[in-house]
Amino acid sequence: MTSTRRERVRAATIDEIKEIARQHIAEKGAAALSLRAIAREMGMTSPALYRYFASRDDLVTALIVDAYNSLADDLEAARDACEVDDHAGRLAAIAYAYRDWALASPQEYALIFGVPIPEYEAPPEITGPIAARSMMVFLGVLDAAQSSGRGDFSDAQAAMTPTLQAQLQPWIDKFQYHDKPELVYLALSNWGLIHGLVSLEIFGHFDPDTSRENSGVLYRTEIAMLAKRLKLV
Amino acid sequence: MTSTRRERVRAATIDEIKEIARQHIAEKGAAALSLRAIAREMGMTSPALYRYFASRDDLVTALIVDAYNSLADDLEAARDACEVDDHAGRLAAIAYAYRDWALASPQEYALIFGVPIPEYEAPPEITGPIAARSMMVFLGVLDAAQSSGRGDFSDAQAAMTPTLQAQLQPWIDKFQYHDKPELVYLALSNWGLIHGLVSLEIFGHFDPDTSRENSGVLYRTEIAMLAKRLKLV
DNA sequence: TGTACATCAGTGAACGCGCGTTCACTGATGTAC
DNA sequence: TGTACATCAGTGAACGCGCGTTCACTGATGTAC
Repeated sequence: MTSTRRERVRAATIDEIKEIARQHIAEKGAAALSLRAIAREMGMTSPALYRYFASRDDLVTALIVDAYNSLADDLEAARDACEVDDHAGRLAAIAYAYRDWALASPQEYALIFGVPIPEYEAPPEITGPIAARSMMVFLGVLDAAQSSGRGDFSDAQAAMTPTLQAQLQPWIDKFQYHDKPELVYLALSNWGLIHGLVSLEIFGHFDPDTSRENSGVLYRTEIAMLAKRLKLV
Repeated sequence: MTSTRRERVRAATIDEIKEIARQHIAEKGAAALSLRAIAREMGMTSPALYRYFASRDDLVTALIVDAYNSLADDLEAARDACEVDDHAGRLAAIAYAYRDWALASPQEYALIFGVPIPEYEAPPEITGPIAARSMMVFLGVLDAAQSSGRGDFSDAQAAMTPTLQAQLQPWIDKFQYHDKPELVYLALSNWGLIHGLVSLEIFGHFDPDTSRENSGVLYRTEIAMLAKRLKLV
């Protein structure tokens, strides 16, 4: 590493800024993120932060990128902890990892998948490719199952009407899945289910009255159902 | 109606406040909702609003209640537009109505189902019973199908382990579904799927690159799959 | 029907707060000869 | 090794802004006799 001392100190400061920003987001949500508050907690004055980020939006963008990557890292790690040919196990592992990540940092989850922050638009040329990483993990597991001759994808294939194909075309193009578009469809619909269950849970809609401890049995049941439908088990 | 003129004018003013608040939420999101901005647009001064709402949070609570009720109204209307014994049709109708409502007012959808607003906590004794209305619509359709002997609920019944039952107990108690808990499970998991697909769509995650027009074919396909799995068709 | 009074809607000024960002600057850290 | 200079991190004051909420008040609308 050809990093000077100054560069290392600088990198550490950037990390500290982002770390404190993450804490604030976890406590109050991304909309309330304030440069002045971060500086205060770091024992600095707020103009000093402009040495590290050109604006508040730049900081938010960096945090979004980190969040996407952190999620994708977790998904990949969970996948790789399962045997390569245990397709059902891998599917379950990444689904659980997805939920675990969201439960551990609900506000960061909201940052990337929730309401866009008012007055802030994430630059798509940055978030686009990074968001694709997580998608690729889901797609990859389905692909591996199909390639190895496991699973039953006939329902999905039957559902692939031309209009559906047309809607999914951007994804199909993006991932180069022209010869197996049904996997794109499956990955998106499964993601929809997973995202919905996780969102409802972390935002408290699965607790009708009090904030009862939710152990995720419903979630695990649904993931099992999902594997069963694809006849992966 | 025993309402005086003054009461009617007052009610109209309250409606106007809420209407403008809804517009502002639609434009900038709920977190940016400001009493001063509302007053400005109404040609009033901001202290005047305190004649109608005791605080900003009170206004937000009223808007949340309205949003829940508006959604439930739409769901019920969509359901009632289908024949009573057309269970698959009713299920599809309420699912489409759910998506339509969210597409028409994504920020209001976010208001009730998205990240909680920082520093604001909706009083559960108010939102609880109202949120249940929409849930009841879903549950009711499943119940009607089962009662009439249509559909196949064996998968759901098989999935009802004691631990799952334990997790769902608050809902089962709330809706008095002790003798058919599998319907509660189905309603929640279906809601999860619907909510997930709708959330991803309205927050732009189903458009990988540009903001391509999304016609909802994927959504309709999934709803059809759902009815097929329950053998309602 | 007319007057006296109570109720209510809305005003204008103010309190105290926090925010993002710019700017001229100080002082420390690193670099070139 | 020592000096002269350039680079960089951080400061403190300021600009201009918006916010929720309180308070004493004016003036209009409604009510009781």
